[in-house]
Amino acid sequence: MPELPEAEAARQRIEAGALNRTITGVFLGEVSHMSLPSADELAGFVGTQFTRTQRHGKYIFAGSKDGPWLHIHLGMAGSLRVVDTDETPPKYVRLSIAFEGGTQLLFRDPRKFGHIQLIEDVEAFIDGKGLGPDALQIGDNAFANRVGTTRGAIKSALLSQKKLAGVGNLWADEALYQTGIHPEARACDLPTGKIASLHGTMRDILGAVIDTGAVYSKLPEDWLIHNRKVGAACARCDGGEITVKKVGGRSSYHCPAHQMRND
DNA sequence: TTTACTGTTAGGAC
DNA sequence: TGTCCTAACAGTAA
Repeated sequence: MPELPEAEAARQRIEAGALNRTITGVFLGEVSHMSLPSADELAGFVGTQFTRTQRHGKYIFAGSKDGPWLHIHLGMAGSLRVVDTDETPPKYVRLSIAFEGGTQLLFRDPRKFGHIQLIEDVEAFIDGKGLGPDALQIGDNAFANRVGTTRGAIKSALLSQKKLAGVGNLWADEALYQTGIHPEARACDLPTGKIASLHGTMRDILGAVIDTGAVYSKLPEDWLIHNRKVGAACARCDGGEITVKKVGGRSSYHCPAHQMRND
């Protein structure tokens, strides 16, 4: 369920279990219709080590010291794990990278929306994609200028990776829910104080999810994530009921009782 | 059997 | 030119 916190948790797993270990083999699974490097290209990593990682928004990078970077995007359903080589692999593993010492990094992606690419330069890649600042790094002014000035729905602004990188449907809904803003509210009409508190809430949410390793059951009970279905009782106000509405083409779960519109 | 889904992107409308 | 919306991508689960 990959947005920024899931990507960051995955990056940390690479950092903890796959860094500075010699790569002994790279294996592709069933990858029809997927955008991945060829087996020959990936074979270039054998004998080398990943020595550093980076993340920008939902984009993960693992690099060898002087060689190319492996860029991984988890798509809609991808995940990364480090497991022992003798462990039975789960279904839908698209790429596995084996390391000296008996561990391997697995890229699992049932829906095949993820992709992997070899790149030379992370900054150039981010520029080329036109990604905005990382949602955890963006400053108050930049957030206000990029998100708070949008003429469309605030929900759509949060989802735009060009305005800020890393927020997806799930955590956009959570941030608006906890800040008390209706997903359809026009961003540029929101008071500056509301934009500032949205920024703070969003940062807190992303940080808290990362702290759990993106294990949702460890998140506080009054978060929307635990009541994300139509008709559920709102945990933040008396008598509120969760409803869903398409905003910018995405299902937007919210509580109309405490999430205010501004038009 | 039908429908929806947490992401990205190309193409079209305004 | 900029901004926004929709459809499409592939596979699974409800």
